[in-house]
This record gives sequence, C-alpha cells and structure tokens, in this order.
Amino acid sequence: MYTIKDVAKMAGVSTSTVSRALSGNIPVNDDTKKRVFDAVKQLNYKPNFLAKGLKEGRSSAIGLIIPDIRNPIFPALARGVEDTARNSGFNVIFCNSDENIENEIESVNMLKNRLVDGFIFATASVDCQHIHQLRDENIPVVLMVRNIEELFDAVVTNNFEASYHAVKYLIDRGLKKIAIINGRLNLSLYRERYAGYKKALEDHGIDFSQEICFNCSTADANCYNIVKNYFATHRDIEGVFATNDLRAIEAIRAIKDAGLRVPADVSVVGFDDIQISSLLDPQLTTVAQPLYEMGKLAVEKLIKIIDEKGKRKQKPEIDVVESKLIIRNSTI
Amino acid sequence: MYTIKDVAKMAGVSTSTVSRALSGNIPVNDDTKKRVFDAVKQLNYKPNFLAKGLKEGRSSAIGLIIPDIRNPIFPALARGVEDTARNSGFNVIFCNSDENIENEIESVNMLKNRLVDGFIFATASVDCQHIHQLRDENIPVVLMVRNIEELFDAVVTNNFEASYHAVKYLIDRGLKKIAIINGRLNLSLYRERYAGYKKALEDHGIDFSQEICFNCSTADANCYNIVKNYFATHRDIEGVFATNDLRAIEAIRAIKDAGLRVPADVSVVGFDDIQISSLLDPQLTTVAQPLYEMGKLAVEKLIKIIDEKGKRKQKPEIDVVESKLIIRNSTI
DNA sequence: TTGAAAGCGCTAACAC
DNA sequence: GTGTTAGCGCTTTCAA
Repeated sequence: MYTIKDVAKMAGVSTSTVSRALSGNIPVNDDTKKRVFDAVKQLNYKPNFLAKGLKEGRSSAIGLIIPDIRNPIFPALARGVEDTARNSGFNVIFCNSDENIENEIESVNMLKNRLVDGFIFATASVDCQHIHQLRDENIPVVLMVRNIEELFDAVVTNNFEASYHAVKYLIDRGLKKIAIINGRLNLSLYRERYAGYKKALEDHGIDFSQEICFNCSTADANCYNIVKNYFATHRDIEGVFATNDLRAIEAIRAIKDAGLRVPADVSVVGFDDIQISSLLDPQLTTVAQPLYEMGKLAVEKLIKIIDEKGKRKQKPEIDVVESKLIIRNSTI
Repeated sequence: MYTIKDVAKMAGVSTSTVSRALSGNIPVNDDTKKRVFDAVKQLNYKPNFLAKGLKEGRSSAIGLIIPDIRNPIFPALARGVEDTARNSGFNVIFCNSDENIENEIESVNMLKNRLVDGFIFATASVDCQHIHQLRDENIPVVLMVRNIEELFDAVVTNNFEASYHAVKYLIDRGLKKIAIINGRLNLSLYRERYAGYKKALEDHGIDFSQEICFNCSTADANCYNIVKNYFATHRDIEGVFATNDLRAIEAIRAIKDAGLRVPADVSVVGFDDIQISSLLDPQLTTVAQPLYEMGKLAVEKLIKIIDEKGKRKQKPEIDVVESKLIIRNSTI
C-alpha cells in the first residue's frame, strides 16, 4: 500500500499538493496536477480512509440498524440503502438489533467510535433516548419504515391511506364482514393500518367488531392458530385484511385448513408485497411498499443532513411515500 | 467526544498509561489502573477506532460481499456473519455485487482503503484475480457458499451428497422419471448438485436423459415457462429436483397450471429451505442448508486467519457443512 | 511501572 | 500555486 508521501516523492511535489490535486476543488497547476495523477496511476495509490477520517472527523460510512435482515421486508430496504450510499461514496455498516434496545445502544456506540457520518434506523418505538442523544450530539439520523412520534426525520409509507384503500377494495367487491389481523400496536405503522381499516368500515356503513380484530403481535407463528380457531366455530368472515404478508400467508393456510377456499369463500389482502407473494397459490393481493425506494430516499435524506451539518436543523421532515394495492388472486 | 488525553488528565497519568491500562495485557499498577478506569467511566470515554486503526493498520471491520441481499439465501448468511463478527468485536460492511466483477473490484478497493481486516465472499466463479490479489497482499479471505476450485479457504455445503439423497428419496418413493432444474453450471455448487442427481440415477439403474435436464440459469423467471412448456406436451415426469427453492416454487406453479397435481401427479423437491418454503401450499420438501451456521463458521474461520496473520498460510481449508433433506408435502 | 516522544496517513492553516 | 508544519487520537518504542 503506497501512501501520499510516495506519490509526492514520485511526482516531485509536496504531500499537500497531492492532497489538493486529488481533492479536485482546490486550484493546482495543470502541469503538476498531471504529474500527480501520473504518479497516482503508476503506484495505484488509494487514499487511506482511516487517516482521512481521523483528520476530518468523518468516515464516509453510515450505520444501518434494523431488527433482523431475515425479516423479508429488510433486504430490499438494505439494498436500496447500500446502492445509494455507495453511489455517494459511502459504505454501510449494518447491525441487527432484534428489536432489543440494549443491542441497539451497543451498536450505536460501536458505530459512533467509528465516526460514522450518520445513522439509518428501523427501530421499535418505545425507548429512544439513544436516538435523542444522537440528535443532541448533532449526529445525523433518519428513521425508515418505522416512525417515532414525528420526532425525527423519517421515510415512511402512507399506511393509513393504503390500508383504507385495501379495505375499501374488499368492500367494493361486495364483502361486508371483514377481519383485520393486527401487528404490534406500539408500532405506529400498525396503529395507522388499524386506523385505516376502521375508517374504511365506518365510511361505508359497516359496523366495527372487536371480535374479528385478531392480534398477532407477539410472533407471526401464532397467526395460523388464531385464525384457524376462529374459523373452527365461525364461517361468517368474508374478507381478511392482514397487516403484513407473512400474516396473510398464515391466514390463507388456516382458512384452507379450515376447509374454506381462498378467494371463493374468503378474500385475503396482505401488506408489503414481499418477494414470495407473487409466487404463492393463490397469488397474494397485497399492498406494495416501495421498499427499495424507501431505502434510497432515507440515504439521500441522510446525506443531505450530513452535508448541511452545522446549520442547526429545524423541525424534522417526514417523507411519506405511496404504497399501492396490487390486485392478484387471493381476493375475488 | 472525549479523547485519551482527557482521560489521562483526569486520572493524572500519561496517555500511554491509559492506553496500557485499557489494553488489558500490559502490566499497570493496580492503583493507577483504578484511577484510569474511574476516569473512563466518568467521562464515558470511548476510544476512536479510526485512530486506533490508523495506528495499528487494522480496523476491526470485515467486508461482506454478496451478490444481492434480496436473494433469499443471503439474509440468513448475513445474519450469521454479523452476529458472529459482533461477538468478536468486529463490524461488518456489506456490499452487493450483482455478480458483477467490476462492482466487486470496486467494493474490494473501497474496503481495502478502509483497512478491513478480512473479506467474506459469496461470489461467482469466473474471474477471481481480485481475490487472488487479496491473498497475495496477505489479506485474509474466506469464501462462503460458493467455492472456487479449492483455491481459497471456504465454507460450503455438501452439495453432491445432499442432492444425491434428495433424488434417492424420490427414487425410493417409487418414482422413475425424475427431472432436474439446473442453475448456472459455472457455479461449482450447481455442478455438484447436478452430479449428485446423475449419480443417484445411475446407482439405481435409471437412465439419464438430457431432455429432462432443464436449464434455468439465466433468470429464475424463465423456469415457469420452461417447465410449463414441457408439460404442455408431456405428462411423463413423476418427480422434479429443483436446485433451489425459487425454481421449485416456479415449477410447482407451472405443474399446477398445466393441470397436474403436486404431489399426487408430480413430486417436487427444492434446495435451500428458504423461509417461505414451509408456508407454501403444498409445503415444500427441500434440502435445508444451515445458512446461519455457515455465516458463523465463515467469520470464525476468517478471524482465525486474521489472528494468525503473518504466518504464511498453508493449503486452503474447505469446511463442508451438512445439508439435510426436510420432508414436507410436495413429495408423495 | 511510567512518561516523553515519535509516527500511523492524511488535511488545512499559514507562509511565501 | 506550492511547501512547511501542525495535528487528528491512538499505540509503542525508548528511557528512566
């Protein structure tokens, strides 16, 4: 590995001239510039990011903190993040938190020691002092997918409207008794989806019934049993709005195993459009979130904040992207 | 952010003493050690990894280079990598290559500039000069999932045996005409799976027929059409061995759409046991790779090499882990 | 057992 | 337009 000194020596200039020539935006004589570039090429010189980072107090790296990359919505987000970061010269260090605040704090601390230039979080809502602290230390933060009380910059989807339209779609198809399978209601995204469901019922004169609001908040695995148990004694539900695709898939299995057909007897709508949803039988009608795009937007937002650093930030901005209903075969 | 100087001042010692106390393995007077730790705690001092890395020529970070995190086998691997790396004090910087050698080289160069301590690759086989070069520069490398000619340390699965047993299982169930859906045969893992298939047929006196060796190497999407076209004019295949789950899922859809039943008319076996495979209808019989474990092993191997650095490595070691057939409902 | 000092590779005043 | 120099925060000789 050659250093800037080697380049300087070969080009017959000082290291600062090399530094300036390489930076691009500081005037350097064309002739010396050429000599520098020749030397760089000949030695295949690559600047040491650690030295640069140490000097500048920044690292051209961002931290990505998500619950678990194995959860099918995160790969696309992560990919959007990585592509976009790379295009701007950033690397991404990724950490899984398992929704555990201790893990999250540990990761944040490690990444702070690395002088990452900013953080992207998809995190649980409760307990976010560590994020507040980042803000207080003037370290850029953007939340993704999961919003916390409008306190931070964020990129989220229009959960309320998307859910409203998904449920409205079922209603428009003539269905009246429509169940919802909720997720963890301490996440705002699930509260919003729940609210969209209720509002759609209300706007179309359908009574809301707590009895058919299923709760699969703990682990997705339970969803199958909850739905199956219900159908063991009731056959009245015509439609199911599942607040994510995994729950929709579980529900479909449960409905089938209860001896009913999807969509002939029961229509099912999911949320997320994870990769597998189009491969199922029946293919899942679901709300597609632009996950890759959200990751991209989150990084763009973060980099803007990084570049503006110093100027004290005003009110946080929440970017809302549009999710759209993809109609496939799990609904009549 | 406090620095080692602040700690030194508060503890009334020199920075070198702080450094020694913190390092743990250099003798420091118990009393001064205590004063140092007190100061560290009081200031909540965290060492700057960039400075440490610059000095030591290492960064406590590893590079993870995979084709695409959205490919369902990679999240579990990545999770295994991250968990294990973190437990040893390493962060992981992840890069998607899209199987593109240019991207891969670019990522490698960026990460080298960051002085990552080692690389984990899941990469295509052709053209691996950049990996050779890493080795020549004495930068630790471990391959994962995809092996290249036994040239590098690697963690792979027993593709040949696992495929052999999967096909043997179909044969044992009384099936004779068994097709295979191959992947890109320039990847050794697919060549091995193909070889396992052939050997199983041969050992059980079944003629091999090129006509029912389907090739879905370009894009998984074609798989549906290839299979459907075949079944449009033939009804003779009793079993299908798909060399990954996505192809198995496509095949099942194609078989169903051709008016046949799975598994009553055609049994289908997949490979990988991606998350969704147990949620399908029918649930997929498939070969489960211990993906998380493989990621874990790859990191353990890498860290061992990092720790041994300097000692010139001998022959590369290939760790082979066992994949196992999971019998579910897509086979009779 | 401890401190002073050099230096990892880079950038940015500051001089000229 | 360019060189000299200091210094980012850390570790590690070298002396004491």
